[in-house]
Amino acid sequence: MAKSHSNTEEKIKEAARKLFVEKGFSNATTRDIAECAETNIALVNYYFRSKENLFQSVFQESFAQTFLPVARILNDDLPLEVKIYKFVDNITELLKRDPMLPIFVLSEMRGEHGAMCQTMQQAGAMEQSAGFQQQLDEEAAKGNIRPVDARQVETNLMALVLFPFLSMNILKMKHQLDDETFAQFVDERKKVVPETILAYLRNKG
Amino acid sequence: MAKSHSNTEEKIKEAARKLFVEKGFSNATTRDIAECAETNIALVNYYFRSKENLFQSVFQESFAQTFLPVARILNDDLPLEVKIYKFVDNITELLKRDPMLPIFVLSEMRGEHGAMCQTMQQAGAMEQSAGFQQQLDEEAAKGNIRPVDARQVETNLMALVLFPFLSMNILKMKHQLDDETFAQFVDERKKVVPETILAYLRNKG
DNA sequence: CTTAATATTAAGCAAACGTTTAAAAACAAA
DNA sequence: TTTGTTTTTAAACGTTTGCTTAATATTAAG
Repeated sequence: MAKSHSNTEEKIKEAARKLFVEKGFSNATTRDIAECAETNIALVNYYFRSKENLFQSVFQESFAQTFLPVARILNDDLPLEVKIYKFVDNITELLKRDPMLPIFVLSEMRGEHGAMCQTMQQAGAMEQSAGFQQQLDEEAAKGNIRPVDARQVETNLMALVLFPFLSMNILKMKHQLDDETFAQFVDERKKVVPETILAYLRNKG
Repeated sequence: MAKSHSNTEEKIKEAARKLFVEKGFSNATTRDIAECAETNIALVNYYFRSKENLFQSVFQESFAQTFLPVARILNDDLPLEVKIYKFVDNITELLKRDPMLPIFVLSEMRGEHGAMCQTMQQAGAMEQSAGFQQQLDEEAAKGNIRPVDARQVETNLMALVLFPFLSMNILKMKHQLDDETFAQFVDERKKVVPETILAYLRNKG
């Protein structure tokens, strides 16, 4: 028997990941992927049974390594302020390496029953935010912050961190940013975003 | 000469708008659009010369009527607090009517030179936020708020309002919301978002 | 009615799509 | 080498894509 993970199979996966994220599921063709992996079309369907199957394979794996670790930070056992700074910093650095990840995920989730739904659910990305809500309740009981809905705070955090990457092209156009100044803009938000979240929490009414 | 805007041409435009927003440019086929408009494929290319041309026509128009009016609110001559509440309220109501607009725009802007770039630029959506920056500077000089970068504040505002719609499907899954409770969640943000923005501005830290 | 412009239709084009086939090449174990 | 399995290739399959053609209706004016 040959080695279970041939070099070709891995090259196809990498090419698929790159092109799916870059152009979306339907705009990345099997021929694109084969060419990018320096093989031919038949091999894509030899190792993976279909384009759909390749898509699932690639991203179930890709997501367990990227989004999930940072998504869990909100349920970690850390002081509130530390947690928020860590969350923002970690996601920001992740996205600076992979800026098209957010627009890719949200694009594929379009149409109610997108291919990513199952993937995300079985990857455990849909955990309730009970732990985070409890921490916010405790802080509110201590009078450190106002009583808040954790879902709203969580939404705010994700929004403030992800949106600059989601709208990267528009931001670059509107404010005439190149890659360097965009990275600068995003780095500034490592302060702006936590301060925004904390200012809201500490503003007692 | 026949009337310049036949009923058929208008039906095609409406069908195209609906399907482009719903499924994106490349996932909405000419046959889809023709069927939805209750005509045939040839007529789509008779009135508009190509699918690309139809796309541009439809959305140049659609955007001048939706996004631009609310985008200009930030440059209106209004007190800061009033302006922010008005901005959030107007965009939120707009998006409750057209929830897929944000994900559509950002999806089509993927790939650096998406079809929307020219459209947005010639629609004037790329105006600099000089007026808003000046207002923030004046308020800071008066000591009402801290000195801030208007681009960051603008980004925060857009992020907090648009993101719930961008991630609508994920939010619904994660928190088990139906259409009604999602609308409720979004309505709560008409208070949460302005309070978040203002808490940051007024926090002189 | 005649005529010419406009609107609509059914049919078909070439190209690109995801996928399959059948044969060749490479490889490992006997 | 022989045998059997795995990997790779070139070619083609049937569909769907955006778009065009050529013929037919419809309309309005002279």
